[in-house]
Amino acid sequence: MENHQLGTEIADALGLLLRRSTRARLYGRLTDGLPVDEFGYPVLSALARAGACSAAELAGEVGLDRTVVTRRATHLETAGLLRREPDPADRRATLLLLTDEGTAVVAELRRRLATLIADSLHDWPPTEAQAFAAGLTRFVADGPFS
Amino acid sequence: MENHQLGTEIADALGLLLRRSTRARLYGRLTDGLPVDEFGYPVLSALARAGACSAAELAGEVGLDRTVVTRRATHLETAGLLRREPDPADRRATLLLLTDEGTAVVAELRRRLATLIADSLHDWPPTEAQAFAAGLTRFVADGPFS
DNA sequence: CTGATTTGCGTGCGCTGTGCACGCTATCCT
DNA sequence: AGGATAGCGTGCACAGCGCACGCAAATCAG
Repeated sequence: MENHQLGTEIADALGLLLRRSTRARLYGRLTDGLPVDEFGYPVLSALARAGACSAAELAGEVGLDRTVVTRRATHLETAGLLRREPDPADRRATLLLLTDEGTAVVAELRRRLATLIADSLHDWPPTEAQAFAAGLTRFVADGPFS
Repeated sequence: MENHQLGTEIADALGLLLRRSTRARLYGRLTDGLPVDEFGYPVLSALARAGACSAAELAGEVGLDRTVVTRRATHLETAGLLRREPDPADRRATLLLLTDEGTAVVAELRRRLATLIADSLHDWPPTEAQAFAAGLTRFVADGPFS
């Protein structure tokens, strides 16, 4: 079973990726100088992907507790990156949506990350890089991450 | 600049990998039924790679504070997975080393992870899987993770 | 139509992991 | 020898996290 050996190789690489410090360092670099920290980033990014929605929906998206998203949203609201708005269809619900500045910050964050990654792929043969990107996407999609 | 688009694609995949919940869930599955939790696992695994060494060295390896490793090591020591031993060469230093059970647990953990990954690669064309493993290793090595 | 139940949201509270500062012991340098 | 340095472990404060509670609005039962 040579796949098992591949599993070991991938496991080593994943070990580094999953470190807290790795995530903290990466997010720290990305958010440097921007009015958002490593904790607000995932919420902001998820909101950009999902569009206007409730904190509970965002919680499922980010993989955190509902109340945590609420607190982070409040923080981001104070920073002026998102705003709350009563749901016109359901007056007990509160919609979270990006402000213009929030949209700009998300765009900048995504640009920085994409650039960072593209730079590290700079010396790769184009076909190899493309294959890796596709492979990673596939691996994450149906990998051991339910 | 098409690399930039690749960067965006990879960024999306990384976003999921870097989630706290992803790591917690994966480590939870791996350590299920074993006398080690998601916090002890990195320390145990690093100790297996590095061999007998001090907590400070392990801290650099894992990317945590020295005192945190000390506490986790104490926890693992209570569980019987590692033991402390005064460094014969330097009597103020304390060596951390795996017990037999600790070695067995690490082996089981690595086996589980490798199996998990290998399973998710089951349907992949062999060459594609191999290319992905190599790509991931390379990407992690000289990627944006200093 | 009215009262009870459910749903969604925000906040108070306790828990836990983390890092810093401190004290102690052993080693190294002068 | 004696002061400076290095290595460990622990007390402490801080912050993120999830649970439980209370309130407002909507839905359901009768």
